[in-house]
Amino acid sequence: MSHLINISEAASLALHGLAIVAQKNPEKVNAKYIAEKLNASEAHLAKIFQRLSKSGLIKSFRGPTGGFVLNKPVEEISFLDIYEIVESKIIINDCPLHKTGCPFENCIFGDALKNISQSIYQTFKNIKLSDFTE
Amino acid sequence: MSHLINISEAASLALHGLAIVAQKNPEKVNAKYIAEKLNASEAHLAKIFQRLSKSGLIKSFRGPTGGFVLNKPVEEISFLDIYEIVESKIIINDCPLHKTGCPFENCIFGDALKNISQSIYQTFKNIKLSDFTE
DNA sequence: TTAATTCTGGTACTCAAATACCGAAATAGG
DNA sequence: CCTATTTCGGTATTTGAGTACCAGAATTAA
Repeated sequence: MSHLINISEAASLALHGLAIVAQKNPEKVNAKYIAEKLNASEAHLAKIFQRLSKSGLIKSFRGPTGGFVLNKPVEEISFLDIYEIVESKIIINDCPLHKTGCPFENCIFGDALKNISQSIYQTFKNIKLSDFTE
Repeated sequence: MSHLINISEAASLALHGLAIVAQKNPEKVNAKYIAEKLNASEAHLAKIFQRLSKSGLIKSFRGPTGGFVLNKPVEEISFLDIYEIVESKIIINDCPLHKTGCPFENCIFGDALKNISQSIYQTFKNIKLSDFTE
């Protein structure tokens, strides 16, 4: 079974987790709470939020009453931002044979991959945390 | 680095390899030749063509002068056919959290994933081996 | 200052996909 | 037949993502 679109569970967890943080905004929300809500492993989720925090998308606070809060307005955080942090940089034009001297002068996929990638890119950009705060 | 679209090297090799077979049609083409053309490992490519053969998309012949030939007209073999054989079945609507009781009543991705998937599906369907002959 | 709580960051483990290997079976030609 | 060639199919290895673990640092409250 294969997904056509490449979204790791980590990226999805990040989006869902941040949606919860956005809903509680400006309260702090800790990793344990989010993990429980999402039926996810706390260790795993903590790791993901660590990266989000390091990137500056959220702020973190240690100690009792600690947790995470958004570091930007909800309208300014898109799934694209999250995706790029969690999955590292995005490749837009990506025939897997591009590297190893492909014998076809014109890429066999034509513009198809680039076009789709761009459409995915736009779609991800249009999904914002503000969509979930109602 | 992350690809937005999920195309394994195997699926890409299959398409490129079959394009070569299509160009030589109705000659037989052997794995070694294809692998060399594509700068790919022969062992790997052979494995992929084995699956294509088992699925009936191509016919195989052993022994000296052996090789592979298409088993259908070039217009009737699409990248979607190839993709489905190599990657196994496709998932169209696919939030990775779908399985584990997601707390959001309405999928947080809305229709976005389904729409994109469907567009990828159509694109793959429109890429045909006949695009690479002549 | 003490204890409890929470994030941090490094590391280790797990698992499946991707890839590679190799002996066996089939075929063509001499 | 015999040999070289080529696919077949089972299996082994590699790789990377996903996941788990744990000791350490920061913070709060008592």
